[in-house]
Amino acid sequence: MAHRVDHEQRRREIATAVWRIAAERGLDSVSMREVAAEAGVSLRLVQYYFETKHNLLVLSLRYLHERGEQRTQARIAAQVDQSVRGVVRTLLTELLPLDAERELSLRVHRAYFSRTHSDPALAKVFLHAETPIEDLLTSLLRRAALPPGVQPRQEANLLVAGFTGLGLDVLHGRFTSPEVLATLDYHLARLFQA
Amino acid sequence: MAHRVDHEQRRREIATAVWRIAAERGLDSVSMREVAAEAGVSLRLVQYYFETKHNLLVLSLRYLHERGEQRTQARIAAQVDQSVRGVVRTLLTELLPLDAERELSLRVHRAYFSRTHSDPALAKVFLHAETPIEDLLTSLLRRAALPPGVQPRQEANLLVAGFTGLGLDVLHGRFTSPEVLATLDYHLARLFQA
DNA sequence: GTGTATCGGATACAGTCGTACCACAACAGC
DNA sequence: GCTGTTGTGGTACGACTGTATCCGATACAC
Repeated sequence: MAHRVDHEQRRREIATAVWRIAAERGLDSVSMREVAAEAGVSLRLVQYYFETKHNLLVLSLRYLHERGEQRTQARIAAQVDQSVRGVVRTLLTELLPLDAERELSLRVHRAYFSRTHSDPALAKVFLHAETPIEDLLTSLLRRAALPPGVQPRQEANLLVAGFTGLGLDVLHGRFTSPEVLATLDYHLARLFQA
Repeated sequence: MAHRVDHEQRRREIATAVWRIAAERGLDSVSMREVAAEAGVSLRLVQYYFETKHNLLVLSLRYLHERGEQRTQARIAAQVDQSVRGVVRTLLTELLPLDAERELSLRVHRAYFSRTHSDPALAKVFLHAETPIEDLLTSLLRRAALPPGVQPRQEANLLVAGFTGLGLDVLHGRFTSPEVLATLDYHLARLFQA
């Protein structure tokens, strides 16, 4: 036992336990003891690597965020269709629970969502005051040949907010994935029509 | 003391205390004791009128929901512009924190949001499995003369999800109300163009 | 070999939570 | 007048929380 451990690695493992609990039972069920049990370590260890619960929550969210961004970039880089429309579609489908990983991510974000607004530190990680995704989408749309009168910024704002919400609706069972994908393709067709 | 009291009335008063706490400090701060203090009554009274905390949360949310629906209907009935476009605009602005009441409502909904998914009883009040707003909007849009190719159902789905999210974004400071209203009017113009 | 920083287990502590319980005041019907 | 129901207060209980503390055990530096 007990010598030289990669702290970063250890923290990431424990963070995944936080994700699982948050995704399945909500953030209220994320107690230090529950996390320890889920991660298969002692309570003391969770304290040891994260000092405080607040830190545990903030870091766990940050790790999730990082992984999401890497995943998005990887998916865009890997796809065959590198047209603006193709990239935009991938960007927006990243907001939907189309596989286990994205579903987990979405569930965890949903669990964190409310707490975000009473905890400034979480807010900083969760929703930046800036709008990077909207900005990226806007600049992508500017690059394409869109119908006259279409304003990329306004389209991007609605698309990002809308498909974020629709992703959560899928989680909730209000819509199915195919339905939301149909909505997505409808709006892409409307936007990119000759 | 202790005459015949209108239980319903009493419950609604206490529920507003729940709203205030939830809106300002989040649902985690809504404890029986805090609610009692905020409502200016004893802990025992909160127990007396709601039996259990779960009941308190569910009923408080239900009251808020009712008030929102009444407000929406009243606003639509009262407005001068009874065109489809006018009604649609009012319907969507109801999702934005444009005055104190709608802001309170939105803040409370935000506070409840996460809990909704670990508590089926709350989910039932919060987000019906059905999509009544989307349905209403869809039938409104069908009634209007829209450009060829426009599908009312798909437009409604994105608009409702989108402006729900944008309303929360305003709360969070990611957008301002005028910005979101500009986005709304842009999309209305796009939809209702001759 | 030994000292020591690092790692980890068990447990204690003070606080808060939802709920249950007990007592009593004020009215109702008789 | 009395009796039972309704409304209200105070308080106690057991469970859980985050955090702090005490104390072993390891493995490398010297």
